[in-house]
Amino acid sequence: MEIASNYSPNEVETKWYQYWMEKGFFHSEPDEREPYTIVIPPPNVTGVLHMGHMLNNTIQDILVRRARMLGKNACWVPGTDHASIATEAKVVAKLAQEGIKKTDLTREQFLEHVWEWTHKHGGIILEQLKKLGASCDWERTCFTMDEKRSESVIKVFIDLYNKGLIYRGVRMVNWDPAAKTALSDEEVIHKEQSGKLYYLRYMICDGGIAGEIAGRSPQRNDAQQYAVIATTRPETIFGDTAVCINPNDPRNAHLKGKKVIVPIVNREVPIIEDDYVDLEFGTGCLKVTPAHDVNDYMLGEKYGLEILDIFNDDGTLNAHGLQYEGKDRFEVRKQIEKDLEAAGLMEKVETYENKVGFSERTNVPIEPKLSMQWFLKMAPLATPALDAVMDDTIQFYPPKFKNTYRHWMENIKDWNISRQLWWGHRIPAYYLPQGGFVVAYTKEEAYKKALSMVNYQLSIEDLRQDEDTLDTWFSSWLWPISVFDGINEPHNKEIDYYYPTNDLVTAPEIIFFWVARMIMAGYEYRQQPCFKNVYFTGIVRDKLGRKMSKSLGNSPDPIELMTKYGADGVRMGMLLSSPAGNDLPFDESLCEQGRNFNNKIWNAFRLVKGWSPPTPLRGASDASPAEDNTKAPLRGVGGLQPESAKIAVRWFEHKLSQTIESINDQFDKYRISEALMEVYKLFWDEFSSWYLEMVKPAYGQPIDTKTYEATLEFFDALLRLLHPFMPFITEELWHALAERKDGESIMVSPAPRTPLRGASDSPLEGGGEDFKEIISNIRTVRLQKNIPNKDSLELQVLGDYNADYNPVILKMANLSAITKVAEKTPNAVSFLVKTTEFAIPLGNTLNVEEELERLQKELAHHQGFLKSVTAKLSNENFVAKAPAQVLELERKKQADAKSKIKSIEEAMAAYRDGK
RNA sequence: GGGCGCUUAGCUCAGUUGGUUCAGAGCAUCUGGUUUACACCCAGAGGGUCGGGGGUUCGAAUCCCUCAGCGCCCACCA
Repeated sequence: MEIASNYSPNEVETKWYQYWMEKGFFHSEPDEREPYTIVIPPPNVTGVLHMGHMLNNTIQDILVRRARMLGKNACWVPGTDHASIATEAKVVAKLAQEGIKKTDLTREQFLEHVWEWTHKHGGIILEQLKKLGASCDWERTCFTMDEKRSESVIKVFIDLYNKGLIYRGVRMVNWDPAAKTALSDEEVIHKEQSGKLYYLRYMICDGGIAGEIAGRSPQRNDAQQYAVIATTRPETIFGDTAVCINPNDPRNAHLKGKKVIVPIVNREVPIIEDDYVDLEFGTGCLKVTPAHDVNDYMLGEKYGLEILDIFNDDGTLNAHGLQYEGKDRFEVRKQIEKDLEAAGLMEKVETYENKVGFSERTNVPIEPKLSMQWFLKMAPLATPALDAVMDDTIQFYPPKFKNTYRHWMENIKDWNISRQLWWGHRIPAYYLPQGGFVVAYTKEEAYKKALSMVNYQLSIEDLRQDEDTLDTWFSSWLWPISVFDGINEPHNKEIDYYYPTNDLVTAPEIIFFWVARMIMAGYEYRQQPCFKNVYFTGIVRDKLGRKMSKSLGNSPDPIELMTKYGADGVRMGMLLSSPAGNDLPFDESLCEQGRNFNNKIWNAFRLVKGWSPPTPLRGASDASPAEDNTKAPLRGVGGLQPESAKIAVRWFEHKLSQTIESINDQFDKYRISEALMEVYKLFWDEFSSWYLEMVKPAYGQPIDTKTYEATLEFFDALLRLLHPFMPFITEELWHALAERKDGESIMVSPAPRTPLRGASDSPLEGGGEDFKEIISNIRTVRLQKNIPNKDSLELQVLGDYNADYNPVILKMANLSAITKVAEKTPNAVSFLVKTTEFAIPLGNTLNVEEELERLQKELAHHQGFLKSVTAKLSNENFVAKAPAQVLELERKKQADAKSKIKSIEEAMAAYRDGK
């Protein structure tokens, strides 16, 4: 019978999620309604839920639930990403723990391990999303490596190849020596590193042989005998094939036309001249290592230099590294420093700050490396994608990201799409035994094609498929299309209905990786934008402003949070103060605030329910929608509607309508936290603190039917307004509020619309919300004068006053009467609301000195204000130039100020007279 | 090195085209309060010369310049 005073969310949440699933509310099929579509940013298949996901998916769920309640056919497609490099790295690490090396396995064996891992850990994250309340259409769950998505990826590769947009070639790429794969530019993170700048001596070779010069140590101190070269990477000298100077550099004029000896290697290399070399930097003398530096590579091409690759794929030196062969690049750097020192070839070493590229996934320094890779030409794809964002066909929230996007698009480079990994979509290229390759969907097709190309005997076994897989993002970029199978079946019913999708909610970090490329794919394959709006969330940070990460261990466990505060509480915590594009400094206290709000709603319900028939819900755990109500006559309901309640109903109805419109407007602008804050204040302040107190019957008294019914209606509307933010508690209470049929749910009920109850009830005139201010003032007087709430007071009004709200004021402030008087009682304490003076007679208890002091302060304030307004109005320029409207306002301010001053002065005079 | 953005109460943030209600909200703080929905509560209060300086204007948190601090993105200076 008794309902617990604290809301306990856990069982409630499980119960309703199950109910929603059973009733199929999340599922969508194309129909005649307007579609509303979101595709989830697919999390890594073997990942676990972190705070970023919580924020991101809370927002998506709010948008989807709201759209559903607005009568749209809402479809939120969930799924996961195979995350090639991350997943492969995890599996390699796991195998290593078991003593298995990847290189000892065949491709097939390795993939078996990965699939096993994927099946074991895959989808955990989706289960976690259910805890959050995510209303995804789980029947549509996709995986970037499931059959249809894989088929789409390969088809797109072939199509782009046939269009001449995909090509293969040797380029300088970002090599990750830990993962042993190439990376795209976007996967490289540049970090400031404190390192060393080494000044090496390269002896000039004037006809003699290398050995001779190397042996003549005395001359090593003669500056004319060598070139000094500054480098941060002495371990790359094995790949040096030239030294470059600026032709206009007098410091190095003595080197022109000479050759120098690379230290340790004792290789003779030419001095070349190019104004690429910066005169300001270092010694103006640059070692050229074409295989291991992008700029050097360009110089190498320009001057026809030999390219010596000195590294193995794992970052150790190969045979070119001579005695250092097999050692790691960083170990060699240390060693070679000593060895050069010993040989007298190290001029000096300075500390030096420079930027080094790191692999986004394995966090090891990137090695620029020449290798054969597949590339996608981006320029042709970028044009429509850039326009769409710039002309707001696709809108960014917040719009500041348009700049970032444009800059990247305008400087776009070809995309390296091949990865030297096994976990992923294998490139459908087949090599012929005597050179050349064909691109085809299957090996059989490839064979057919190949036969027509060659004039030698060829069996299908002779074809060798490319070993590489495609970049993960090469499947993600098709996501909004591929989840509806729009690549394989471009005219199917689903893609025609759901595409373009409506909103994308994602992090700005992946604007290039993903957002930009999806837009390109959208135009390439649908000639349409893939979504209409992109909502960028911020980064979830801890109290110290650090990004939440596993390695720092500063991220709370989302599941624990939900157990502690309830999913609704955490959802609210995520949403408070996280406008689009702003980072969210997360603190558990935000969830606490969310939980407190849940409890507030719960208790408001308890109050209202207490007015109803004698079978209210029995508690969260066992409340069953069918049993909550009986047809018994209302207990405690009846009698005439008091005037105060009548006014309260009209007032709140107006307030509610206003807020609904304002919230709609906030949503239109994707200001979701603001929308939540408005509902929060509406429920807590306006509904609970004001409205419910206004209509609350005296203890033990019944409430009248009209007020009761209006209150239920308000409650129902409030719950529906709250539902997208807090789906569980609203469903629970919505069912407890009235009799519901099986299969009914707040999540498929309509969102509240205005006007709320027809046009008959217009807002009261009565000076807006002055009544609140009057009541507050009276409460302040009580507090200051130590008057208990139960002692009733009299209120005197001097001057203009609209009495519409009197019944409410009488009740809320516990007044015996409100009287219009020409002159207030002596010993009354007074206050001003707008320009009207109110007074409360206090009999002998008033401390006149204190009152005078208070009034004096107030008087000074208004006099100061009047002075500034008067000054403004006597400024001829202002009067001449300001618009009439503004002028009028200033005059009104002046008049009001004068009137207030007059009131205060009169009040003070009255006290003095009374004294 | 280039580009973009930010700086408003102790904290997190609103502040649309410069002009009523422009200096706001939530949280936190302080004071008082509990037999009658909720202490995960109620009532009330205090708190900011809108980063500094200069300018435009009758009028600037809002527009311009400048300085300082912070953040993000991009970039091949060894």
